[in-house]
Amino acid sequence: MADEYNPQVIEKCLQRFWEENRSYVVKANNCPKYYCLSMFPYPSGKLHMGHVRNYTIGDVISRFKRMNGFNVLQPMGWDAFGLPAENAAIENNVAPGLWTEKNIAHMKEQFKRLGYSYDWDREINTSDPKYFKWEQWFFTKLLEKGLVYRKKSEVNWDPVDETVLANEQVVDGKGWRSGALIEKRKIDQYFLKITNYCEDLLESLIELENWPTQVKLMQENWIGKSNGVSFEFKISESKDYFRVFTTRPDTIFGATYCALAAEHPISLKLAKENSAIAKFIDAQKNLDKTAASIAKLEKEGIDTGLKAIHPLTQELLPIWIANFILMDYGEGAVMCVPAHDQRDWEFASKYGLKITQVITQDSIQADITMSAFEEKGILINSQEFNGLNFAEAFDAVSEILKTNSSGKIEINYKLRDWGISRQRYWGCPIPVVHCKDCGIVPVPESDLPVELPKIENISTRGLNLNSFEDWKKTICPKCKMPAERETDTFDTFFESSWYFARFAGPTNDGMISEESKYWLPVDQYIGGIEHAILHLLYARFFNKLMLEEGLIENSEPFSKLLTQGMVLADAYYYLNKDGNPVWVDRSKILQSEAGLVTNDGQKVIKDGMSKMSKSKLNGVDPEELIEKYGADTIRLYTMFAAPADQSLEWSDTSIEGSARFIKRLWNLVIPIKYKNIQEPTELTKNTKALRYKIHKTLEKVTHDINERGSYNTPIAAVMELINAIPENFKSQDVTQEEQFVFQELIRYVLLMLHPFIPHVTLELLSKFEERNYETINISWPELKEELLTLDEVEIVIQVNGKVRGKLVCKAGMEQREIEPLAIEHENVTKFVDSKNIVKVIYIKDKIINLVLK
RNA sequence: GCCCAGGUGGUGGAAUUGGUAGACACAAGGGACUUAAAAUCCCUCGAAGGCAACUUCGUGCCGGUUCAAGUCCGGCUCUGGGCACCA
Repeated sequence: MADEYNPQVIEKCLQRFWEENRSYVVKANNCPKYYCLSMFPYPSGKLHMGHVRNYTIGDVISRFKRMNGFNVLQPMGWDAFGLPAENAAIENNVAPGLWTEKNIAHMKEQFKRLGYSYDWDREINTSDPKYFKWEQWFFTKLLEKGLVYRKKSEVNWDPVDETVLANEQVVDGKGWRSGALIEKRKIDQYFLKITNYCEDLLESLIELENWPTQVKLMQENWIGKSNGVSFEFKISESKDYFRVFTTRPDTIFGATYCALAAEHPISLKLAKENSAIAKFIDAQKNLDKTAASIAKLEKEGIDTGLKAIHPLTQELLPIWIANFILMDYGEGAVMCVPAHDQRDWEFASKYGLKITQVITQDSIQADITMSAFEEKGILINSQEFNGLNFAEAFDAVSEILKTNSSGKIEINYKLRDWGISRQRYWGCPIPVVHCKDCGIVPVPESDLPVELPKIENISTRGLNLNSFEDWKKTICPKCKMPAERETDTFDTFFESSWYFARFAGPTNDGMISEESKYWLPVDQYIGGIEHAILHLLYARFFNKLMLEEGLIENSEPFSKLLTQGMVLADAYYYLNKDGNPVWVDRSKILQSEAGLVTNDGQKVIKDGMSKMSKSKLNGVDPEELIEKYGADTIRLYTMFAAPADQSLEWSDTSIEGSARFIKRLWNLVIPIKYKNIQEPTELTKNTKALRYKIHKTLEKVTHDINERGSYNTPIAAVMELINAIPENFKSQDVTQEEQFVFQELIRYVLLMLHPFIPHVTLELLSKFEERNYETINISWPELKEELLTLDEVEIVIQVNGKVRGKLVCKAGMEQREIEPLAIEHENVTKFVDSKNIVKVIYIKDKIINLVLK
């Protein structure tokens, strides 16, 4: 009975061994380093499958690199500030800090039970003043450098709860808790000048050879560089003018109207005199300003009655105010060319504005009565510019605009400055003091960190620092007169923008220690694809700021990136009295005769696959799976079920297969003992073929992990290798030579699987070799190149591209040798008369294709 | 709406550079062992015809390039992620 597979016992045993030996605590040394980092989690309470997937990938890579002789740093910590802690505080009347601490303790326990090889000595908790002190310090540096400014910016204001809401907390324009109609308020907020770094962030994307192209593309499009011209439109019968920006000056003769943003100064001025315009602008105010909803908005506008003078034709163009023009991008005003811009076309069609075609192309028929023709082409209806192409027209038109309309060639970026202020309690306080006389004064280093006030009463109104009157009162660091603290906290992306550097060099004497220069940059970063833009862009930006400050030496933070796909699961909800969806935990759903219902009988509707999330309650609890199968099974399953970079649609059923595989492996290895048999000088055909397969598998597994970032295929390859073990090997009747190959196979299998299922493989190696854990050699097995060639190969015979037969012959044959054999093949002769062959294509040792007339 | 992915058997997936589609698993069905069940082991498993050898069709849809297309090109469609205060 002692030899039965019992994951609970062996996993606990090994985890204790690793902890007592401090196996994964690392220091800088002379070995080649490898810094493997998985995005740290928000401590929401317990791990979900998305975490398990993310962290198992990281652990597989870390263990693999360790086996290959690298000094591997794999740290872990907690992105501890955030909204859920405040929600929990309100719901359960518990301080956000305590709630977070409890979650961290529980999740850390779960991490250990999964057997992840972390250096816990470097653990980071972003809500710890020892951590955020340095980000406050760094902020004051940025303030001194002029990289921070204040600007009025809109927030969602809940008038009932008297609090600012995050976009996520606004559902259909109403507060999620109060149900009150949300107002837009403009308040002073801090911004970081990330736009100063547009070009830098864009250019260094090229350095990132080991980033997925899709992520680089997304970032490139997000930064959104475009070349264009900005110029003035004079308003007829007025001294006023406005500037527009366009990337298509070649279409200027097609401009038939202009459009202004609702917040454009001219719009606001007109609103004072014209009640219809005032009403229109007012109606835009409380609209949802997210990019997605603006894009989906029904295009609406109002004619101002003003006319703009076309700078080239002197024609008078109507000026409209339109809801799809953004004040933040370009000049907040545009020239509209409905024939060649779909958005302008739709607006013009709706309001009966003129549409003039000025671009044409030989190859594509443009029908501007159906939609805009957005391709570039040759100019028509454009006076002396007729016949020019895009590039020629761009230069010619902008040259004229330069002289007659204050035109400027401009580069525009879609990227906007990073708004870092949050009106929240559970965040890092912005280290600034407001003084009547001195204005905004940064808190000096000696007074840092600015800690959060201890919380006493939790109001259901939401939390923010503004209500802590005593805490707010302070002394101005400059003039020593009474002053007030800033009550905004940082966006939580602030903490996660530099933690990777802190892991590499934790210290109490500064932001990052010298040790970081050994570890940085991160060699492998792993995290969800949902972070492809924001987090990764902010971290890259921060890295550049830290580089300028002389804190680090590397220009990019993450050399290699793996964006793991999401773990999706079915989400379920029921409709409450008001017809709003209420999400239901999957574990609380029963199958009844009437379909799916909740515990208390509510009829449940299936929403389909979506991201596992707290809000939709569609997470799967890994802890239950650990109890049932052990950590190795879950690790194996999450790695085997889908390619790491693609989404994994969760299903409860197929994990059984992984459990069974490990059990089979156990039962295979336990009866045999390592006997240290010498390598025979000559092998028979069958054992030679098996040895070929062992080393071919090793080659594939190494390549897949190292080069391809593919973790499901190595597992399949090892399974195949195990399936190839001849039946007689497991009996007593085995030759010396067979024993040698068998013991090699077992060793290689266990070592190749070790990164994936570390507990059971180490236990089996220790039993197999009769050694204790300390003395087992777990170096990555040696690849013997000389075993990777075959004497015989199988060649596929095709006729007109269709498989008609196969030939086994010696490797390396030439076309003239193989061709007659192929034609004479029993099944091929039915299709081929040698006179009919017009062409033969031969790929050596692989395929021969006979092409017929 | 815009940007980025993905779509292959009943299911998850494999096919790495254009060269044998369905590896490896899950589920299902059949069998062995057992008094019985569980566990384990063995067999079958894209569709149609033959019921063997083999043939035809088949990788979301329509079209193209090629001796050869899941893979490349053009056009669609559906699903997922992101869209700046969820992290």
